[in-house]
Amino acid sequence: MITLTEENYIKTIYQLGKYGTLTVSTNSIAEAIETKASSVTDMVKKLAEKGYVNYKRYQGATLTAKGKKIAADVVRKHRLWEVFLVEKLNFSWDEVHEIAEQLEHIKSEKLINELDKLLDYPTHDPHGDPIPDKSGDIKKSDKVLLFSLAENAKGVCVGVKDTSSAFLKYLDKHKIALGSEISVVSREDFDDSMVIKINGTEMSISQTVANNLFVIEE
Amino acid sequence: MITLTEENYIKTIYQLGKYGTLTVSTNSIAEAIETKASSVTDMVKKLAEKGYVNYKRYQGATLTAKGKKIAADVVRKHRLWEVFLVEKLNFSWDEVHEIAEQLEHIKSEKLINELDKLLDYPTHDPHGDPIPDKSGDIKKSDKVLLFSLAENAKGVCVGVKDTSSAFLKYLDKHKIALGSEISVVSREDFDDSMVIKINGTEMSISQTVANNLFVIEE
DNA sequence: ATATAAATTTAGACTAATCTAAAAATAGAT
DNA sequence: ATCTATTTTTAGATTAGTCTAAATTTATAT
Repeated sequence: MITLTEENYIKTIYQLGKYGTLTVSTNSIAEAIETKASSVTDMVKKLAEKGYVNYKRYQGATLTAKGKKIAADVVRKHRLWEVFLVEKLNFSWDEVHEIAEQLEHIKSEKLINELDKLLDYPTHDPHGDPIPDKSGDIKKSDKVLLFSLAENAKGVCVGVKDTSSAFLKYLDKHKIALGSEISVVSREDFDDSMVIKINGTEMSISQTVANNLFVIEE
Repeated sequence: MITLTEENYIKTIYQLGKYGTLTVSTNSIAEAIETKASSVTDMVKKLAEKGYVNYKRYQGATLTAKGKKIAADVVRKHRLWEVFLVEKLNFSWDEVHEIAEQLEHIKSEKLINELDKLLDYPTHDPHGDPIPDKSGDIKKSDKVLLFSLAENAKGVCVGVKDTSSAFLKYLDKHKIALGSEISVVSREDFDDSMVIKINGTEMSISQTVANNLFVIEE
């Protein structure tokens, strides 16, 4: 059996190491988890014994295949729950993280598969981050800032960079939501604003807005 | 702060003591929680210090008002999640308990209120047990077995006694579900079967079925 | 190459929750 | 009322996860 604490360490190593590909220092884990480096050393040793990480003294840790699977599962659950909270329970994009931190540890394969189905198999969470599939694979995120799209390019809105409630209110007001299709009608060199088409209507948005909206280009 | 373990002890005392009204022995808590009596003594002492229970050595424990509130909250969450699992995620009535044991500890008032709304403010869980409201009050359950209803009486289906999958399949097949309105058309003294009307159609059910379906009479 | 700074690990102690085994209190039977 | 069985508590040990402070290793600057 794996404990909740162990799961959190494994998840942290996964995320700090770019989905488990890089070596992660004990200090950076300590910072992320808000604990002391000495505690991390102890835990990483234990995780190495259990076969979840590779570890050599003073050399940092990487995840084993077994560790990556655990981590991808936790991240998958976290992000699916975030989508659920936003789509079904009227949460805004900046309120969901804390609760998803709790929900990600609920153990039930059927639960998570049914949740996935209820949400219609989303590929990204409300912050635009990709959701690992059942086998832990990640559709490499090509999420980019709306600002980086060329004229006539199209994209689907997958998240926000600025999660302030002021910005979220602005988006609500203009009916820009997760999943909205946006196309760039024209760009204005003068002030870097752009005209976009969304839900069939055109509107002008400032550079600030365009630099805080993530889209996946199509 | 209250720990997950403390919450489980408080919940157990609440349930063994009929919603916190009776005194509960340390031994019975130990049996319910699957731990040793000595562990219970330690924990009950700690809960008494924190003001959640009243406790005198050798005299068992009762919940304080503060303890009852905590317990009612946990039970409320447990039962709402059970409804969610059955209504929204296609779980059957006998699969939900274990998962709800985990979900009941998720902390977020908004989450539980939104869940309540999503489910349209249910008053009973899939086993027919009442769901405490926001302030911890319980609508006293008048759930009775369908078999006990008189001719022409009406009731809403709120749960099952037999949770075997055979019985649940029978119910599914005949479109008898949580919330179905059932009226007793006639009773047959000969074999104790009864004719009921459900979803506008009449059908005959055996005594066995009638004795395993909980309804709330209207 | 050596000194110093920074990162990391070790050693030993602490807390929450548990256990076993022994002691103490209560309840039941005569 | 006294003995006995049962229940409950105490005492002391154990485990997971954490901490502080000291020791060790690695990295950096000259």
